[in-house]
Amino acid sequence: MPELPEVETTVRGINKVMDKLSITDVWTNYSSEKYLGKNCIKNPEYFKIFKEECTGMKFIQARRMAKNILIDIEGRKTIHIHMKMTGHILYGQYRKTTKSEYEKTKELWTATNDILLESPFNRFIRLVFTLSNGKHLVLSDMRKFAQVSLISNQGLDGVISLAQKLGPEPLEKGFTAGILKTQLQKRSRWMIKKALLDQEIISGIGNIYGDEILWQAKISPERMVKDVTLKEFLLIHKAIQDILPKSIAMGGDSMSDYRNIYGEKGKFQNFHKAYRQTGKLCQRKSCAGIIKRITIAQRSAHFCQTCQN
DNA sequence: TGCAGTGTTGCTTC
DNA sequence: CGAAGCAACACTGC
Repeated sequence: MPELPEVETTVRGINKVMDKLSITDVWTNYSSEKYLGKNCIKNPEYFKIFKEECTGMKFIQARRMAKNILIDIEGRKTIHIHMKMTGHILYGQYRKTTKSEYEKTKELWTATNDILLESPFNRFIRLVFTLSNGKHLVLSDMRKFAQVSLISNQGLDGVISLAQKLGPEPLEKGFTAGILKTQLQKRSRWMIKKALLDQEIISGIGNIYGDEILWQAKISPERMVKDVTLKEFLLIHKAIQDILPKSIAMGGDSMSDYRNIYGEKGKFQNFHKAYRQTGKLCQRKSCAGIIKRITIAQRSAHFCQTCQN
């Protein structure tokens, strides 16, 4: 479930390995009737165009916008990837494999650079870019929710229309507590947890970081935004500034499927205070509370009923 | 065995 | 218009 720190880690990885390389081929096994007529590579007609436009193009740079990966290539084009739930990008060496070899090494699909592309059991690799150094950049995506498309007129049109639907970037310099307050108050009658996850309000926060931020700020996820005090907006702002960079420094959160481009896990999942800690003792000093799990807007929310009010 | 849970986003329904 | 719920999909765990 890549959120801001996971997407940021991925983008940094892509920039590291893709420097000076070109895309020499593109392959996919995504295909869905549900996506016919949409600008998504799951539509085979669209993929044909996508492949033509990418092939032979030099990599320029990768960027992160909220939870989106943007890969600028030659020809004023930008590859747009949203990893949704289980998507992650891997970089490595393609090699063919047999069933028996796969059985011996099946852990490798996320554990090493060896990408077991042609095994009938490796059902998770959906998209492969062959690169000019003979290696590959691939998208692994168990649940097939990820979306990939091509944006024309790099930096204009499409990218701008994407950006217009997104709230401010919480790690950019201009993101003050005042801006956080103004943004959140656009959803004044919502519970704070729901508002924090709204990408139009703030970019990049998902369920894990939403719970962790509210735990640090000592605010209940059920609190209405209109009842959050100025002091508390400052605490939320501080928690965002602490937690997101801390997770980036740990290489992101691999509680679920997320891996970096080398297939390695991040470490943030080892430091959760609230997310998926149901039944555990609250880790705050002199708080004897137990972490509870409730449902807010059809999503799980984890918090300490004792110290988060 | 069967079904709820997992979380992102956009679409449909009321 | 806004809130609620579902769909896209596959796997895990109780």
